[in-house]
Amino acid sequence: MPGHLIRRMQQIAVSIFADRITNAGYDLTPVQFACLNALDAHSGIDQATLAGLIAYDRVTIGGVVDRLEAKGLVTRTVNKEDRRSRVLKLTVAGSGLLSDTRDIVRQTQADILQGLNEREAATFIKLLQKAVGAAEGESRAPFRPREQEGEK
Amino acid sequence: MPGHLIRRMQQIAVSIFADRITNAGYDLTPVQFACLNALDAHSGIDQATLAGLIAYDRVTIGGVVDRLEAKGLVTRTVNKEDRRSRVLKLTVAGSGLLSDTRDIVRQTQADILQGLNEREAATFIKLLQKAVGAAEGESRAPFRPREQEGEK
DNA sequence: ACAAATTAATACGTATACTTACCATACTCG
DNA sequence: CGAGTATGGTAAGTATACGTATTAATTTGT
Repeated sequence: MPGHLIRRMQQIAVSIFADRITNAGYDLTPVQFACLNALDAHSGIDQATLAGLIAYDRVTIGGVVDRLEAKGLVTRTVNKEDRRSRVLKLTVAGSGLLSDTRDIVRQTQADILQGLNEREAATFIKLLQKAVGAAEGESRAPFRPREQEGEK
Repeated sequence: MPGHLIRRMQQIAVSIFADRITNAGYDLTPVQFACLNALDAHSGIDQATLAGLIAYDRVTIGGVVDRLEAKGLVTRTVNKEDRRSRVLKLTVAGSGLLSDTRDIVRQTQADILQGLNEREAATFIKLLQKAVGAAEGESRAPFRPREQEGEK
């Protein structure tokens, strides 16, 4: 059952991530890391854009940003051009934590596929990309690259 | 980033499952289906065994069983041989719902991999199994087959 | 220009998914 | 047989992850 295996794989990936991060003395979840990473690359975006970039639900990201803000990793200020939206920026602490944990997360990615050799891992990732790309539209929270109007 | 892709895949799988089940007029989550399915094959097991069979945390399954019981799909009675544990059994309604939804779920599995042809899907599933099997030990809630003492 | 539609956030609710802690019961071994 | 340990279940807490609904602000269409 692919569905079951995918869930297991995700479960294992999250578990490995938590282990490695905790053992290194940090406190960060996968989504939180993804947010910091996206904000590093796209400073000043709002929550909806952030959610689209990492393919999450807007409501979920609202909660994640709450926690990042509470931890002092991110600032959230009202956008003067569009007062509905909030401008998100990494703080110095957020930026520092990101660069401190980047290598750990990179290693995590390898550990997830520890059972596959290089060729297999490459094949697996290629098929994963293909499958995700094809079923993109079925997701409730599709990936939305920037600078593009949402079709559909 | 494999971790990110795996999360997306899982997200898409859950979304497709919810769509298909809702459109068919049912109300069931993936975990709930997995529980019904496992109880159909192993009637009378307790919650910890059920959790081990589908590789979930004991606490999580406790909550899932709460909801299944509330919906009248499962009965939970104290085991007379071991009063710590609860014997789980499908009700007629639970058994009926399971057989009503089995085909839908089967179709769901195919839809998840709609972007892959048959050969690719087979390869993907094989690699997925291999990767999951190898990283099994890293999971917080490892798969525990029945009739076997848990090593580690 | 002004009502209608859209959009960003948030509030509230449900369901995972896990941690730690605790209680009750069962097991084990000296 | 009784202390120590292990196990099943639950409680409380945190963090996703989503749906629906509401509010505030902007954009659109006529």
